[in-house]
This record gives sequence, C-alpha cells and structure tokens, in this order.
Amino acid sequence: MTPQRRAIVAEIMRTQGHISPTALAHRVQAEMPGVNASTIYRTLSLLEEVGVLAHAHLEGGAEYHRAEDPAHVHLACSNCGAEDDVSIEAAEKLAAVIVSRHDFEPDLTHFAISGTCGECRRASTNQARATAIR
Amino acid sequence: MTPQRRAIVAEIMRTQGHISPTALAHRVQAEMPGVNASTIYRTLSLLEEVGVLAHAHLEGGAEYHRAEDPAHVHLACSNCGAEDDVSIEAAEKLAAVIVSRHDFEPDLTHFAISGTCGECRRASTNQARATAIR
DNA sequence: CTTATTGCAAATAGTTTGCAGGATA
DNA sequence: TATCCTGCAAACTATTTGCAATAAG
Repeated sequence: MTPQRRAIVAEIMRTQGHISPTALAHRVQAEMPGVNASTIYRTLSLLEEVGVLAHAHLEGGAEYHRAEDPAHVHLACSNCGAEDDVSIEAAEKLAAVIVSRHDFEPDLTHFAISGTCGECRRASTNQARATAIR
Repeated sequence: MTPQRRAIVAEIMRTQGHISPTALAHRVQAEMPGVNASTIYRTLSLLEEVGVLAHAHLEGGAEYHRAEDPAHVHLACSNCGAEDDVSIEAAEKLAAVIVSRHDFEPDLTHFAISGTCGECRRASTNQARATAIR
C-alpha cells in the first residue's frame, strides 16, 4: 500500500459510475503531482485481476467501474453522446434469447449499446420534415 | 478512381464479413506494395461517408463491413475469441424494450456483445466440477 | 489544366515495458 | 533486508494531418 495507490483507489471510490484511465490519471495527478500514467495503468489492471474493478467498452474506449456496482447495460447516443443505463433485468429477455438460440452466455454490460436518444431522434425527424416542406 | 482505391475496394468486396483497417492494409499491400496506410484510412472513411461501408466495434477494435450486408448483432466470446452472429430480428425484442422504456433507438449492430460461448462455458463447468471432486 | 489523391514524415493518443532507484513490510 | 512499487524514458500500436509531388478527369 503506497501513497500513490491510496490516491488512485480513493479517486476511484469517489467516482460514481465509470472512468477512463486517462481521466483518472488527470484527476489523480491534480491532487498528487508526479504520479506517472504507467502507475495508473498498472494499478488499474491489478485491481481488475483482483476483482475489485471491471471495465466496459464505451464510445470513447475502455472505462473502469467498481466490480460490485449493480450491473447495467450502457446506452450511448452516437449523435450527441448522451448516456443512459438499462437495468440488467430489462436486458435479460435478449440474454435469454441468445442463450437458448445461440448457445452463448452474453455479458451485456461489457460493451455499450449505441443508438439515437429520443431527443436526437425527434430533432432529426423535425429536420427531415422541415426539409420536405421547403 | 485511382489504382490504389481500386485495389482497396476490390479487397473489401472480396472480404466477407468484416475487416480491420490494419488487416486490410496488410492484404492490399501484399498485392500492391507501397500503398500507404494513410491511404487506406482515408479511403475507408470516404467509403463510410458515402454510405458504402459502415463500421462496428468488436473486441479487437473497429472493423468495417459493407453497409448493404444484412444487419446482425455480433457475439464475441471473451474467453476463446469465437464469433457468432445473431440476426437482427432476434434482437428486436430487446430493441423494443429499450425504445419503449428508455426513449432510445438502439443500433445493436454497432457494438459487439461479448460473453462466453457454449464450449467455453461447458469447459469451465467441467473444470469447476473436477476441482470440487478433488 | 485544375482538382483530387497519394506517399512520406511527423505528430497524436493511448498504452506497455525494461530498468534502476526508492519505498514498503 | 528482500521484495515490491514507482518514475522515467523508450518503444509500440493505431490513427491522423500537413505538405509537396503526382496522377486523374
């Protein structure tokens, strides 16, 4: 247990949701200058091996979150970047379909699901309508 | 229409499924040495803007595929790397749930779904059993 | 002949690794 | 003290960009 690790773990525990290695590096270095990025990466993979953390792939790359956090599927709007969560229960219907028909146990939390959020969908619909009228 | 682009497009059309920029670069350079990687990247994004290609995020990063190819969800085994496809119809149940409950129009083809394939699941079950007996 | 495209080199960004000095238990 | 951890620099991989030379229509 070194001061660097303490700072890194503290910053992770202070974070709700997920955080990218680079963002974490910035925050940790803000309060403890000199902490090297490689230390961040090494600590992150260590914590993941031990089972404290897990990572998911979002639009912007890998993001870490506490392994104990309630599982959820991540929705990411490819238009505006908005993010939302779906409880894992709601996703179990697809999971069930996949298991039974494809002999595959999906982990719907590992990759985000991209798409268009309601706001952007309505905006583009209005846009299309305006264009049609013109 | 330059010979480089012809070679790139030919290679893509010859490919079934998806291909990564680097893999494409290797193949193109094999038959037409000297084609620069930047040309590959520029051509890929051009073809995507025009609507001929689209990309998805799999375990190994971005992969391009023909936009006209039948939509499908990609399953990737995080243990052995095996890949499988789910028709988009089968995924529509989850899509429907997401649309109605989260006001979000998902594109389930853009990110892969990782998980454990049947083979690996059975293997780990046997492993667990063997350990228990011992 | 004018515009578009390519190759090259350099810049980025994110991440990993070897190594030697320094901190930890 | 023996081991583990850190910082640093360098290496890497994937991707992007400026620019001048070249090819295309």
